[in-house]
Amino acid sequence: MKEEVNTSLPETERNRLKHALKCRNLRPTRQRTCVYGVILEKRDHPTADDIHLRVRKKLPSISLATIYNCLDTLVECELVKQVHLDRAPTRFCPNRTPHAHFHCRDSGKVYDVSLDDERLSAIEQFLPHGFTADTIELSFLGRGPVTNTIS
Amino acid sequence: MKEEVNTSLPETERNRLKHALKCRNLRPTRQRTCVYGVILEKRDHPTADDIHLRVRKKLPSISLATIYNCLDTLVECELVKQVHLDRAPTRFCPNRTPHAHFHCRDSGKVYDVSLDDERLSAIEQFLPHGFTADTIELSFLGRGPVTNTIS
DNA sequence: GAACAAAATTAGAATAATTCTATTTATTTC
DNA sequence: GAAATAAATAGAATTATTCTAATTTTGTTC
Ligand SMILES: [Mn+2]
Ligand SMILES: [Mn+2]
Ligand SMILES: [Zn+2]
Ligand SMILES: [Zn+2]
Repeated sequence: MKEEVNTSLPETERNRLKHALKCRNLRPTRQRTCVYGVILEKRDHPTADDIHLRVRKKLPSISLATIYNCLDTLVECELVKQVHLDRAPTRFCPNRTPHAHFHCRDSGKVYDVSLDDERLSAIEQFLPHGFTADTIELSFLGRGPVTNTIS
Repeated sequence: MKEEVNTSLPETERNRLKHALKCRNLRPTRQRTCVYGVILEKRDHPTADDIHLRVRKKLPSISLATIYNCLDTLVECELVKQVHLDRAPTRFCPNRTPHAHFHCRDSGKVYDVSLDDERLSAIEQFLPHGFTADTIELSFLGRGPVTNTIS
């Protein structure tokens, strides 16, 4: 199949993807490009299943297993992060800057909480001698700001 | 059934369990007592399945669903914490003091990293105005101290 | 630039983690 | 101490994730 599908991924991000994949001897397939595009488009920390539903609008025959494969590749390329909250399915996030997550009990929404270098190194200090971490996952569970909903 | 089964739960912990359950109008059943005992006995952050295997030595007919029910009750009573790492099954921890987790890539072991009040409130400061968290989950992924293994 | 080999990608089927619901067991009330 | 009510239980079902065999793509040789 050689047909071109518009996966509507902006130039910068398309190049970022191509480069990251090339570094690892992997190819920018339509599926990977489309999955990355969808994650960038609506940054609501979707699950693999959410992403599947969205990608199917562009690539109707793609399977959920392929979504997982693409996501794993994007995580490996450090373009996407995984977010593990409760016993719920894993969520995915394209924010590559260091950040924590806030999960609102009321709305279910997940917010990014930025972590500058100072905060990040403060956290690293918590580790006892001999331990080195390459990944830090910090998440909050609570109530977000009150929104003006009708009672 | 009225037979007594030795669930070997020390007096202090048995009382803590009884009290926490009573506060919520719940009962210290043999199953709950045994699950709590097993979690306290070997603090290696076991999964529900690990706990099932251990509890079955005392209560051979207990089902995994009951293990989950008991664990959920213990979590509700704040006697046990859940630990969510990677896409792996949830682990359970009886350490009630504030702490983070370190997950070693090499050994797979999970260590507790203590968080004093100072550290804890430093983390809380990360939240923007309007957000309040009742639960903070912090986990590190990396390499633990080198152990003297052969080769 | 076709034929082949090797590598990479894909998706249906299988597995494993968790939850649901109907049943059983325990407690409270009369 | 029966009936009513509440709680606990476990087999069956669901859902999240992974596996494996098949397909597709790419690189090499002639
Ligand atoms: Mn999880
Ligand atoms: Mn899971
Ligand atoms: Zn995020
Ligand atoms: Zn712990």
